[in-house]
Amino acid sequence: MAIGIKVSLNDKLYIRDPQETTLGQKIIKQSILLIEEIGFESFTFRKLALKMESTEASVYRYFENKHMLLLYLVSWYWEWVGFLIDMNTRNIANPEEKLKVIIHTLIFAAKENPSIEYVNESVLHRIIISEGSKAYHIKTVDEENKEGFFKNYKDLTAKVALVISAINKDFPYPRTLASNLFEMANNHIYFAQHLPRLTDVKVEHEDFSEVEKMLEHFAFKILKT
Amino acid sequence: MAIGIKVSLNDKLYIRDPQETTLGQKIIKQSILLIEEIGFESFTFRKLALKMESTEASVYRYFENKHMLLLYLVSWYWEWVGFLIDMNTRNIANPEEKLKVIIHTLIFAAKENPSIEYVNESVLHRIIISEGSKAYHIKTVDEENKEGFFKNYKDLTAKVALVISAINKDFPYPRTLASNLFEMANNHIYFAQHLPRLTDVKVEHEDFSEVEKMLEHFAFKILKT
DNA sequence: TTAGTTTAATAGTAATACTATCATTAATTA
DNA sequence: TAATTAATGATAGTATTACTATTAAACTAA
Repeated sequence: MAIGIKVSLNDKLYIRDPQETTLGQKIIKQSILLIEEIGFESFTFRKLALKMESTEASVYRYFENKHMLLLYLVSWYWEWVGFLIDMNTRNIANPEEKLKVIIHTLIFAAKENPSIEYVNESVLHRIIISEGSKAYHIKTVDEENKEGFFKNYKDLTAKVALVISAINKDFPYPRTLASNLFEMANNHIYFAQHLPRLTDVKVEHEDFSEVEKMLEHFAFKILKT
Repeated sequence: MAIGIKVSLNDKLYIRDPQETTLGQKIIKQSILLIEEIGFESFTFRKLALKMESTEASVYRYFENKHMLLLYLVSWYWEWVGFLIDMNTRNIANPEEKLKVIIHTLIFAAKENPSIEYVNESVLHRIIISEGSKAYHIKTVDEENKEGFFKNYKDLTAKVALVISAINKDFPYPRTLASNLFEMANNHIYFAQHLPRLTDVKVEHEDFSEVEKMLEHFAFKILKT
């Protein structure tokens, strides 16, 4: 990822690279807003085109279908979080400290300085929370995995798993804990906002600090030797 | 839940109670098979009717739409797991032992003696694993929550949270841990089968014992005083 | 036996998920 | 500068989806 310029993503995610043209950037920008507004199920390329003042056919020149667009957004998000984690943990030697920064970044990614004009990171974060898991809960997951569509997420998991193993080299489930931290981060924000009886944390006015505290508690308790 | 007879579910989930008629039971039975076969996105009432040798209109007399049918199946599943947990933990006083049985039940629910002829619990389990989270990741989650559509899941979480608190009364996140155990159980079976780099457990030929071991490790490590 | 209920059969509509064609405009190159 | 190519817009069209409505047949309960 070259900041301010271009996030590098699997080029099979799209038909034409949306980052390279004004129309492509408009598709990214407006689809984020529209998915957040009406939800992924109701979202269609026709409605997107209408909102963008373009045409359905033009959108189809960039993405095969709305599922590929979601995959693109999800990949973009995790690539960006990975980039932020690299930035924020640079020069931190202590792995405990590193994991804390990772958790903080995970939760507050959307509040970091926005890097790219046509991506509203804060809204994108909300989409990842509520629609993100639909990207891989699909019948074609195996073929898509073979194409490398989930590479960003898996690489990020591996990266965090390394830090976890550095904290406790005998811990038998580093990847499990890593991916679980990602899932919990998003799930418990969602639960706090919509199904509060499924969690103990509170989220008010986009204040996720209780979620951060909870994740730290879980992670460090589990890694205690 | 009265075994062999009828699972009691929120009656707003359906238009007509599918458990009460042969056609209704056929809808449940065949929809489980068809969703597993083609995935929830491709599943339509038309295809279901075709498979059942009935008509689209008849299916619509039982369920408003396919989302409500999924909600019904998910509720049925969690109600059934809750019932099994009650059965299996009866007469166990020790809360640690209880939690172990809960974890075991969670993972191996589908292997228990099937209770109802028209529900293939094993296939239903696979649907819950791959499609279950779509039941609550929807734009209308708040209204549906108000209608009580997620009550089974929330009640089950509360039930397990009680056991967790009995093990360690100072643990600040009993509900979080409970719901996380449910989510992890399903997620890591799915990961092991489709995205193995996101987990450390292996699942081969429907043998979930590594997942069980992993959940026990997580739960008891976290609850250690 | 008849009245009421349930299902099947059929038809129809608006929206979705695309694909195709062609004209216009913008950008590139000869 | 003209010629070529590429990107977009405009329009149209198709198969499928997600329903709703109507009527007739079958079955069921009083």
